[in-house]
Amino acid sequence: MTKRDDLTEAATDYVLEHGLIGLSLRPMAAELGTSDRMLIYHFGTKDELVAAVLATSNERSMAHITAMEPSASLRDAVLDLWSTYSDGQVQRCQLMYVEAAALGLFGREPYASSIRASNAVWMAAMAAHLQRSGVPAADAPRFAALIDATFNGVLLDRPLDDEADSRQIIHDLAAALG
Amino acid sequence: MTKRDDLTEAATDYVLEHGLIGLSLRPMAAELGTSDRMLIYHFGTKDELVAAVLATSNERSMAHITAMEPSASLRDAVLDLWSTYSDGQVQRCQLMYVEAAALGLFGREPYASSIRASNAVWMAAMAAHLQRSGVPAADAPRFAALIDATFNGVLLDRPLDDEADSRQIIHDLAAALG
DNA sequence: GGCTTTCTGTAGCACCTGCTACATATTCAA
DNA sequence: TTGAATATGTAGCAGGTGCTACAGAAAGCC
Repeated sequence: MTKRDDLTEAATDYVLEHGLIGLSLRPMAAELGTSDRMLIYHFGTKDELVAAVLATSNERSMAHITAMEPSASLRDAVLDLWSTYSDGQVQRCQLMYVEAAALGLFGREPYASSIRASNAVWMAAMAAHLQRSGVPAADAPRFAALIDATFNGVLLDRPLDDEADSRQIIHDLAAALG
Repeated sequence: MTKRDDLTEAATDYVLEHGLIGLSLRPMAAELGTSDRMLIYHFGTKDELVAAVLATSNERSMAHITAMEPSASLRDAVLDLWSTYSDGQVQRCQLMYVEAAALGLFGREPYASSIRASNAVWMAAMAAHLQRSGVPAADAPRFAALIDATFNGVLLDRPLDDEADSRQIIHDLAAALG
């Protein structure tokens, strides 16, 4: 475990707590017990740091989704996926994904590229879970795309809804699909 | 039409083109043929300017959705709403909404408040269209919430998908609901 | 005309941004 | 023990940020 790896983990924790938009090296470095100087030394560039953080966050949430037990039906799969997705740790990672996606909307780098990479594996993992849960292989990717879009949309309005609203939306989606 | 109103319209156009995240007064003022000095003079604060821009953008997209003809069914309503939503001008407004929502994820102002206001009227308008299209009044708000979440989620990954992917998701949603 | 109110240009402040130059410490290999 | 590579502290640069102080122009009102 190199020093850079340690810093990446710590930086990821910091960003998950404070948000990605408007991230600044000096305050983060101070909380990590270092200096901006050292962050640049280890990562070369803020963009590389951000890319590393995004990759780490993605690995963390991937670990949760790949560890899921198969669900009993498509309907249950939606609800189970939402359980995983909206669980504390994973949800923070997804919040970071949403922020990165917003930053990438106009093509900003390194956000756009990182998002592209994350999304590919994430969607594949969701589709795999659907397939494990009995969804035909031909339908799994399409349903995964729909479910993922809805999940992200719900998260985007998270400060607006109370949790009951979110659950209602997910429930309706599950009912419509199942 | 006061000078401030003119500036608000022009600023809205600028933000719709250049994005909200990372917006800076000086470059915008230059393109509007003014100075940061004058923007602050007319709006008092960058935050007030942003709030005005967000309100204007919201009015513009609202105009489109309230002008829609009723759809023939829930299924058609989803597709028609998506047509409106993904049309050039409205889509840019919704992109701005997504950026503002991302900025508001951690409670930043004035984004969080603006989003709250926009979302309320927008959801009501969607629900109203569903109702006009024959959806029972009891179901309209719930479906509107689901549809809105999915639309926003699709937009969030817009740089990833080609348009065919987006259409597939919307089509699947329409099929599931209808 | 004078006078007040609305507007606008110039300059600059204080602070923050990512990043760097330079010198120093620490570590480890020969 | 020497020498090279790795790591780190101090200070600072150049450029950006929102915002302001001050002075002057323009425009309406009496």
